[in-house]
Amino acid sequence: MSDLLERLRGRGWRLTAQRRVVAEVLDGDHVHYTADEVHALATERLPEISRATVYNTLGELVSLGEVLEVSTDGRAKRYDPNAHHDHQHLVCSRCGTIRDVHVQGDPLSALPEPERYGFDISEVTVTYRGICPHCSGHHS
Amino acid sequence: MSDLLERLRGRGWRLTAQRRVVAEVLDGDHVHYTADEVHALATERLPEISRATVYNTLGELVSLGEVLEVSTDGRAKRYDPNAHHDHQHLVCSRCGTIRDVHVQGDPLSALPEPERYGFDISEVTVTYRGICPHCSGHHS
DNA sequence: TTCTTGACTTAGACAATGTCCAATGTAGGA
DNA sequence: TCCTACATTGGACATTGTCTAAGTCAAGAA
Repeated sequence: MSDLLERLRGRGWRLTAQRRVVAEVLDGDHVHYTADEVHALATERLPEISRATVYNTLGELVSLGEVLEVSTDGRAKRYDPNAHHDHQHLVCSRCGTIRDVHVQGDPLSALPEPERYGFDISEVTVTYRGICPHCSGHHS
Repeated sequence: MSDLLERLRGRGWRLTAQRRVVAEVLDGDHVHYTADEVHALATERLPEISRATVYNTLGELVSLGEVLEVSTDGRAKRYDPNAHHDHQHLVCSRCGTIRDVHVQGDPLSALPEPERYGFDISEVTVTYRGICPHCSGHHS
């Protein structure tokens, strides 16, 4: 994903300091941050960046297919930079962290034709929920 | 689900007019309402019911396992009264409506042991997304 | 290099959804 | 019927996200 900025410029993106910083934050650790977390990390590098710009930039990256938007609970959406590899998610019900996982087979094939009700299906997401080893090691 | 109120009373629920109305709204149509929609429908039958009570009651029904909480997008959560039959969801990306669907096989078996990272997995949700026949019939 | 311009950013108001609390009301047992 | 622990209420507050008007700047043109 290191050539992300090049790809974006090729698509007519105007390259600003703000966009570069947001892209770098996502490109760094391979974690699933919320918009607010991205904003906090971006602020460390570019103190005057605004919330609105972070939201705008994340939205653009999602539209361009460079980043996935994940909403596992009813809380803040998280942004997944691993958009170019097909994968699903494993979520800890206690601490909320997310891991990418890879399933066998195509989940779409598990839905029989009569169960599709005439929908034109374009996407399937599978989310596994449980307690992560770190949380289960703790009491309470 | 008509004996829902009986089951709840058996579990020590104090039966109030407000709780009865919320349960009846969910019990009626087999749709997936948001909390606000439940509140609107409950208000038709019991005008003085408050938002807080609707939220409380929905939360209790979820804790008791009588209703499922579904958050497909980053918007309002929806409440699914069909908690006693295993099923998955088919969501229209345009209008947001949800249909219950039944898949073949157990989605959990598609996740190999090494991909579980020591999690104690308790739940799998599969969500199919696409355009429903009604929306695809419309322009724009 | 400098100029120009339309795209980008900003701050803050606003919107949608959900949570919390102190005061008041009431279901159900004694 | 009376008590009281539990439930409800209204409204303040919190979180997350969206919108807009005004100012700023990247990148191509000259």
